Amino acid sequence: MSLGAKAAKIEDVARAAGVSIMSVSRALRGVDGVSDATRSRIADLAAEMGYVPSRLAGSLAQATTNLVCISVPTLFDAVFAEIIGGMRETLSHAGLETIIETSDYDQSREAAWVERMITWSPAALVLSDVDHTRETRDLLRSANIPVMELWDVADDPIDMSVGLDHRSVGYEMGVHLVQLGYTRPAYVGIASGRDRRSEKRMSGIAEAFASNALFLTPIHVEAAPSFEAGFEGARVALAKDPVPDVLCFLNDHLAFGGLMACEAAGINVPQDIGIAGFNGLNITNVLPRRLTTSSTPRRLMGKTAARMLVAAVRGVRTDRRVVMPVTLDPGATTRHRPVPTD
Amino acid sequence: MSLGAKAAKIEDVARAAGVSIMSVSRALRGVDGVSDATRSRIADLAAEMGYVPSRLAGSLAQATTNLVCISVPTLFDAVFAEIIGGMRETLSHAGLETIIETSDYDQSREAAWVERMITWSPAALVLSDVDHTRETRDLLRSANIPVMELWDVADDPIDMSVGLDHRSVGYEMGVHLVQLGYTRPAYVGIASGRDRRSEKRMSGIAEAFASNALFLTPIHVEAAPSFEAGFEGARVALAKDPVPDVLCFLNDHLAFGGLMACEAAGINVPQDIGIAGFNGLNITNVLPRRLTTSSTPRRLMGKTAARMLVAAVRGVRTDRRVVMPVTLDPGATTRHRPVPTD
DNA sequence: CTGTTAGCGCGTTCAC
DNA sequence: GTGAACGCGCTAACAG
Repeated sequence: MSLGAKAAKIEDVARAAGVSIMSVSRALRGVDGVSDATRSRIADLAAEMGYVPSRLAGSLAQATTNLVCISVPTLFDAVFAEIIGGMRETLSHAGLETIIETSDYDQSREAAWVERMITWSPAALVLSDVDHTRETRDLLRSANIPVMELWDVADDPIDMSVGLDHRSVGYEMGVHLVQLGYTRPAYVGIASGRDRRSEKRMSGIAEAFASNALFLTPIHVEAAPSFEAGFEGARVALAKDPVPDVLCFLNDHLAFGGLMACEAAGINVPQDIGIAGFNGLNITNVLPRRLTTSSTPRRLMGKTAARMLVAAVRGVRTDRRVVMPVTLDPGATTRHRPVPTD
Repeated sequence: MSLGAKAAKIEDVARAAGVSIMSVSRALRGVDGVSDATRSRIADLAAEMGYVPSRLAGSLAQATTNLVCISVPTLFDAVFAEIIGGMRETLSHAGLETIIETSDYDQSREAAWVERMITWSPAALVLSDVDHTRETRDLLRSANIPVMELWDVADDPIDMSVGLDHRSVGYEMGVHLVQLGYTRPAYVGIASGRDRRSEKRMSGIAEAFASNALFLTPIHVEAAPSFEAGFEGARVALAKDPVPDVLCFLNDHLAFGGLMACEAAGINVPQDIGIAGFNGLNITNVLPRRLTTSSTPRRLMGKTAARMLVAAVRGVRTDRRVVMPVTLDPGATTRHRPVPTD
């Protein structure tokens, strides 16, 4: 305990207790094979000596860790924070520790991270993307540890995948907007390539409109996904000729920024223009009018993924692909359009 | 590489290269003592064999890891995500890996986490709070590893501390509001005890008003810090008699919720009531009128802390306490009050 | 229920 | 520039 003293090791505790090292090991880990009397005596002594077991040594001897490494694109997005929150409960309950990384939507960063994590012999790996470099896929497949791909559903998962069918989500929103009578839709996202899922949703929306011979105008802002990006994207959209009659945003945060841009420009929503978001984030709960959006089950997704991971870590294989349901939430930022009379 | 084959170890690479284990170790770590020729030959061979070094073994042998364990109250708050973002750059540049935990403002959870992390022999530990159990403090002090306390500045840091003087920040805002002529202030926070820093700011504001014989009405919502909490808190405040003339919120998110509540209630800001937030979050950039708030240097705080940590890990001790500056940002949600004429 | 032996995969320390 | 022995702190497998 004192500064000069070396940290106590299992051997010191054993000597102090007058037992073998193995008895201490068993006693402290709660493994069978120690009488209750000696177990509690050892526990007291260990606490008194300030003994801190070394997981490095323990894990090396057991050739496994309880580490689950999770990579998400960003933490500046309640979405991934909520997914992680959903996973954590289940994981920590199962005695698994989590390591979080943000890849910032950068494939090569994720690849480098995987290479580093692998050296820790993790119990499992979680990736929040489905597009990986060939090397990453090979590395993970050969590493032979459970791998979960989140948020999107991979066609051919490395191992397991739990997520949304982003294209379908977009398509359903598109169909809904077509039914409302919108004819000049625009999609506001961020600079191309950064968020592949956003692009899948956009293509889904585009397809729905294309079926009706209508064209979706893509607007990509050079910025991180944020309120400001939505604000800026809406400004660009409103400057188009002809002005779009409905704006679909990458997510609710951008949609909110768009709402503010419309307000600033003196344009009424939904009278003059429709606004649609994605996710059903809690900011929508305090807005003057409910946002039209698609609600995603973030916590449940995390929980589902975590359960599958825990099972996999214990050697039980479950599903390979799970597609989570998404609910279309028609709000008050879109409405039926009068039939154009031209 | 194939599924049945055992993973290659350093010994296998050594045999394949016709050199000793030590040459492989030196070659792969970039340590002196290997000719360039053999080094590159070994590197190629290792890559070819899919050799993945074991950090467990490596760290055990070296008795240190490159792990920096970080505990934050929550990730559902851009504040901590930004602080972490600021730290990460510097840390990863120095070859340090980060492990993130969310304590959910729970001291006992943090304490349990510290006990678990300590077993990994981390290079450093970061806590985003200054109130810890006695056991935690003792454990950390005796563990003899760099410890950083963030966001708040501890009077007597366990080791190092970088943060804000929350009480002063509140006091300055209070003085500003007093000068504007507000006389019936209220503070909207979350259920008592969950966020100590919020309470420090509140007491600072209260002190400023008290100096002018004015009383700050505390309003605590039973909820997580969120847009909704601010909305609800504002509703409660507006129902008071007399109605407050200025609402100070725990942070900008709650303040935004409050703005929405005022709008929903048909109350004009700042004509009928003033609104003040805290942090200077980016949502304020898209609002129709600039929010009166105190801007905090989150990224810089993270960077500063990370630099001190890197130095400490390398054995260089710097400052023990660093108080970061906060800027009062008078916005358009507060304004000069006419002098009461009674 | 308890102890003994033999590693886990690598890095340090010295020798050559 | 290179290599052999030993140890890091702990646990699995077996013996008693």
